[in-house]
Amino acid sequence: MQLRRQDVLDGAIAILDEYGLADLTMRRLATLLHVQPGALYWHFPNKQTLLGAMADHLLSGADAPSTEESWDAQIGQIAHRVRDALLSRRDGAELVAATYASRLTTNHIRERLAAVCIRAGLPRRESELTADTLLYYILGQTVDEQARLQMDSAGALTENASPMFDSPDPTSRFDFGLKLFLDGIRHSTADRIRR
Amino acid sequence: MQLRRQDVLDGAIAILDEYGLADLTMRRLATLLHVQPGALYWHFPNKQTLLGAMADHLLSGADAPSTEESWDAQIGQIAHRVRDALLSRRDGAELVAATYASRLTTNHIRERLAAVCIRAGLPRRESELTADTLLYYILGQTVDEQARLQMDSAGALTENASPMFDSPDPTSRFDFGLKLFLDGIRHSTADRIRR
DNA sequence: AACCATTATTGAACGCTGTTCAAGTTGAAC
DNA sequence: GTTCAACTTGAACAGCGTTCAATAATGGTT
Repeated sequence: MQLRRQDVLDGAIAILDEYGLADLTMRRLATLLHVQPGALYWHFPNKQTLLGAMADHLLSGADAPSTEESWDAQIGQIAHRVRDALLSRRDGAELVAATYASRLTTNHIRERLAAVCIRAGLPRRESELTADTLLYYILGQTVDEQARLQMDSAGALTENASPMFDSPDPTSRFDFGLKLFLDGIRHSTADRIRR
Repeated sequence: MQLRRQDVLDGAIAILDEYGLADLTMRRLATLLHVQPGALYWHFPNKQTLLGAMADHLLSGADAPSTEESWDAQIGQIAHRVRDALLSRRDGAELVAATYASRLTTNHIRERLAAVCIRAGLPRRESELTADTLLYYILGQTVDEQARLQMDSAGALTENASPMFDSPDPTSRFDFGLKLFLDGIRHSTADRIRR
């Protein structure tokens, strides 16, 4: 029975879920698929490309049109969709951060966010810069959140046993930065914006 | 002649400058220092720790008190200092991003930024969240900028030969996001802020 | 059913990597 | 000049991504 490209992708994601990004190895993946490591290189030219495909898969759907009315609610919805996508799998944020290093510029999500800004009345350039700014924030924040999450679940209750002391829950943290940006957009461009 | 910890650090930074982070290898470093690889492990318990020390060195100085008057100018100055530090060496931003994964929380720069916010009138919690948000942005933006920079200097003039077409210069890009953020602070917390 | 070209997998290697550790060397204090 | 800690060596371990000639499976044509 032959291996299809999709099988490789599915296997890789299964390993990501179970062992994490650091232990996602071409050899381990080959073992899971009952195949020699070299076989994988017929379906993907290298590991980097496979990781890229995984990242794309993870984010697929996050770039759908928003169902909200106002531009700020639209941005908020998309931002949360991206965050949810990143958090939906173990090391998801790290995976995307590692593979989208400079590929962020040619991205459906970026375009979607920029489109919202344009429809709100911002010029094209500023819309793109705004989308980039927001994406940097989302990625950084979510990588951090997920790292902390997994550190806690590994170390369980670390010495000082402060489960909810140093800050509000992660979603509130995320919303705080998100609001900061939305307010920034609203007022940075106050006179030019629609509604 | 024996190796001192500082020699290892200096050598590592020299290799970073000349070969980049991907080619910073314990063996290469040992060769540079005329030493066997194992010798390095007396001075640093592992590579991760060495990278951490390099990141600290890179950012040392960026957390000095600001010389500006207003809180927004202070934040702007510190933000630019951090960015300049990250850009001061090849792969500097990537290095810091890789090692500060979750160490961002216990960071002098974060504290300095938060202190500025507190002095401006924000409550402690919000000040810390604000500092985090800003740092996520700075890191993401700068990693991207440096990656692009080095891709261009490698590929030189890539096919479409668009040297300054897709966006303004990097510093303006950075300032755009920074302004967005500052405007956000100004208005998100309009009534509570000082001056 | 026999053939063939394409598609896919194997098996084995290459050249790397970070890290460990017993055994040896060095250098300064007494 | 001996002693003892500080440091280095040499050699290995276990793993990594990737390559490639040889081999096998597959699906379509005669």
